[in-house]
This record gives sequence, C-alpha cells and structure tokens, in this order.
Amino acid sequence: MVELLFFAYRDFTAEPDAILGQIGFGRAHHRVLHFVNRNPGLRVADLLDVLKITKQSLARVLRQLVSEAYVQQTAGASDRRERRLYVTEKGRELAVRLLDLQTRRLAAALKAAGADAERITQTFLLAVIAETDRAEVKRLVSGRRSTVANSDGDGR
Amino acid sequence: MVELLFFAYRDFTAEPDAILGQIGFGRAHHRVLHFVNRNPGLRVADLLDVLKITKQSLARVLRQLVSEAYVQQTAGASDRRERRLYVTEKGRELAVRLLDLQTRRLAAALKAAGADAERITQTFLLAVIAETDRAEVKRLVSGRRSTVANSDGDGR
DNA sequence: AAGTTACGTCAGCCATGTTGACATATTTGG
DNA sequence: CCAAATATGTCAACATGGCTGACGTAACTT
Repeated sequence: MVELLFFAYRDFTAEPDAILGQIGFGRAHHRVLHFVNRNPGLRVADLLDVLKITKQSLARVLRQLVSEAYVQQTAGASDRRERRLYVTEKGRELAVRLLDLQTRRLAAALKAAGADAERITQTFLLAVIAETDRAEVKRLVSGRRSTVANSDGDGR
Repeated sequence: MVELLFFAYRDFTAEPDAILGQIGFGRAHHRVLHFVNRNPGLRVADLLDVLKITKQSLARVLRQLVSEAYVQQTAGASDRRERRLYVTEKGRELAVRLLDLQTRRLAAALKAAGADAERITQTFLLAVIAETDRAEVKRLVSGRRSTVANSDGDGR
C-alpha cells in the first residue's frame, strides 16, 4: 500500500510534469497555477498556508508566472496591501489542460475501482491528511470559499 | 480529488521526512532504504528501474547509506559484477520505524473509510499507475519476488 | 581477444526547497 | 496622528536531489 501510493503519485504527476517541462516550468508552478485557478482572488498569504513553503520559494515561481502572463495580481479592494491573484486566460488554459490530464486519470481509476470508489477513496484520502489540516482542505476543495474566494470581501 | 491526493501525499511523507531530517537524510534515502528493505538482494539496476532516476542520483544517496552502515553490498553469487543490496540491522530498524509511521497512518485512514476500503483503494491506486508499470509494481508489492528477492539466483 | 554489461565516478547544471535580514506600503490601535 | 503590526517583496547564501555527458574498471560472454 505504501508503495502503491508512491507509484500512483509519481505517475499522477508525470504527464503534467512533461508538459510543464516543455515550457520551462516545473511542478512548483503547477501547484501555484492550480490553486489560483481554483480559488480566484487568493492572496499570497493564503497560498503560503496551503502550499506550506516559504515566501521566498513562492516568490520565485510566482514572479515567473506573472511575468509570463499566466497569473495576474491586483491590489485588494478593502486592503490595498494584499495582492489578489487571478489566472489570465492563458493561465486558465494551461491550468485546465493539466487538470484535465489528472482528472481523466483519476476518473478512469475510480471507474476501475467500482461503484462506491469515489466516496470511499475520498474518505480515505481525507483521513490520510493530518487532522489539523482537514478543515482547511475541506474548505479549499468543496467550497471555493469564503476566506479567499470572494474577491471583494475582507477575508480573514 | 486532485487536491486531496496532493495533500494526502504531502502529509503521508511528512513524518518520515522529519525523522530523516534529524539524521541528515532526505526522502531520497528513504526510498532507497525502503525498497532495499522490502526486496533484499536488490541490484543497483533494479533500483534504477523502480525509482526511475539516474545512476548518478542514486549513487549519491546509496553511497551515504552504505558509508553510514544502513545498507550493505555484496557481490552477486553467479555474477560478481552485481552489487546485491541488503539493509543492515541498523538499516532495518530505521526502515521499520519509518514504515510503521506510514502504515499506521494508512491503516487508520482505511478504517475511517469503511469495510471494503482496502480492496477498493488498492484497486484505485493501482489503476492510477501507468499501465506499463503495473505488472512491475504488482510483482514488487505482492511478490517480494523472483528477479530480485532471491539472493543467490541469477535474476533476469 | 573483443565486445558487452554492471557499476562507479568526476564535473557541472538546474529546480525548488531552506534561513536570515531588511525594505516598503498600508492598515490599525492607542 | 503616530507607532506598531501586517502583507508583501527582495537580496544573499545554502542544501537536496534531480539531470547530462564523459570516462574508467571489473567481470561476463561470444
């Protein structure tokens, strides 16, 4: 089981990695693009929370994503220190393309695993996640939510 | 689902990573130690196959594992060019300790996901793995097998 | 004896993580 | 209103673990 998870994760990321490589990006760019795409108006601090990396690491990839026009920043409406992040059309296209590959793979695997596979696998994966993060993840995943999703709210 | 897999994998590796960090090792060492522990007598070439990294990358971590006496090498019985790899007692202890953390986490998650969760999750994960690798993975996981497991056979 | 195989190694590059220190703009609280 | 806290950016330096290319040696095979 331990090994299965290792191999599964490796192959789960392989196709996107290959595409990203062609345009000079890596997995780190993918993660940022993905979460910004899924949660428009995300702030830098939110992203740091989600990815659990340092702002210096994030800055490096974010700078590239912005300078190559995959991601766009605008100052927060109610707090102008914030940089709310949004994907551009170009960014959305890439995000969707990569997400599609992964979604298809997972969908096929769920199909192979039978009728209740989706519910069961979801429960399983959520239970693998550290307890302290589960609430946050639930919000992030199912909600497209509050703290972050509404571009004009004050968040926090 | 895509996100769940990301977070699950991150947390799945977090505890081992923390322990490894304390002794100056990283995830790469873990992977090598793990597969050698599970498949005693593994050859370097087998490991390259499984991990899909270059021999230079492998050499770096393997050298450390050997020099710090976690892994031991002996020339192959029927082909003395081969280096058959085995964990030492020290290596086994570390491998077991790390494996235990991960196994417990997965076991708890399976329990949370219900009765058939194990079978279903296994099927799911296997289906996520690239078709071309599935046979290899199956051998590796369930077998503790032929090509590799018997320390005196000629393999291949 | 020649070629192939299994493995090791040197050298250097790249991506992505880290820490620590400091700058700047903006908001907030006393 | 000013001082402190906050959100973000940035410079510098470093570690890990991938990569390529080139070359060496021992052992097996033909």
